[in-house]
Amino acid sequence: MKVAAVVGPTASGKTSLAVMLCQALSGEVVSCDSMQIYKGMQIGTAAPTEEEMQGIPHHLIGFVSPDEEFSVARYCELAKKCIDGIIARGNLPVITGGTGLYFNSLIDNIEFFEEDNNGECRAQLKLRAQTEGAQVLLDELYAIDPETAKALHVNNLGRIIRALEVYLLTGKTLSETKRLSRLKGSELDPVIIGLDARDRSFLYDRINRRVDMMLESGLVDEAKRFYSLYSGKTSSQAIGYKEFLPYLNGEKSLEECAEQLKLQTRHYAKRQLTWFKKDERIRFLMIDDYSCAEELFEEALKIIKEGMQRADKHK
RNA sequence: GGUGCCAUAGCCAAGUGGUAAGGCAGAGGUCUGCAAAACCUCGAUUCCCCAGUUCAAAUCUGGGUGGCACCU
Repeated sequence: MKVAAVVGPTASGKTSLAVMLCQALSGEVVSCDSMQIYKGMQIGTAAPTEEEMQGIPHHLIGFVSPDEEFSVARYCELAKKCIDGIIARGNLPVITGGTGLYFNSLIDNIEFFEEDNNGECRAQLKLRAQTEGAQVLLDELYAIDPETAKALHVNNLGRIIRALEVYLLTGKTLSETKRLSRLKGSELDPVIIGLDARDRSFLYDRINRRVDMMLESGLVDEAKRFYSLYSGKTSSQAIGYKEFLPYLNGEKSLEECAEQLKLQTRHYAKRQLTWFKKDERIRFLMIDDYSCAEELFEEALKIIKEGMQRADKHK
């Protein structure tokens, strides 16, 4: 199945490029963003507005309540359904977003096996970590799954616990589970456009400016509303909300919090780039090489058309 | 013009005779059920400059330069 994709760091211009591509190729956007899925977080997550969507159908945006738990597994399940639907409609799915884990899991068709996980196992492991220390758990993991243990640092407690949990819950080690999860292979044949900047500060400037715009659009009110309704859930990890807590509690000025938000967003963009850069299937376009959005779009369109033809020949 | 204080990485900063802590920023990286999360790695051949004392100087002495404060 032929699909197009636009990935890259936050504020690189994925949204507008994806919409233009959809207009040219009769496409529909399948969002690949772990935070834009939530309702009521439009400003902070920079979810596309009606106006930005330009009438192009967008899927998997703003449909989950922020107090609901969510996961990669669920994302993949939903995204695959969306893609099937779009193809059935004769349109081109354009997977767009910056959540690397979700993206790769979808594109590579990672299989997530049933787990009757009620959280009890994890809670116990957490308790043990507190009383016995992370090193004990890591040593334990070495005994059952050295491959995974070797790659983990003691400080990365969350992952140590998860690896142990997988084994306790399923009887299979995490490394074995990973192998099994790739057995199916992917039926998706993607042409992936990656957005990056030749000059990192070019991207960072865009981020800083976008945060200022978010503030003008009422981000603080959105954050206030968010915290009056939800707490401690997956959604509260989103950048753009927790940074205003010190301000809402009267501990810091709005300016200081805004600076912090910019900084966190820059760090996030860097992590996103680290994730995408290693994927050799991605065709990167440097946004600072183009003088306008149309120019960038033309180049991306060319690459996708070429990629589509190549995909045809394979069949 | 005089007196005092200060000068260490892009920024903040410890060190006051024994061979340059730490934090922030920045860069690079890891990633399979919370991922906008979590985690890892990396910056001074040298402490404003010059001379001196000493086995040894960012540390002591003298001079210079720059900044700050006060006085005139």
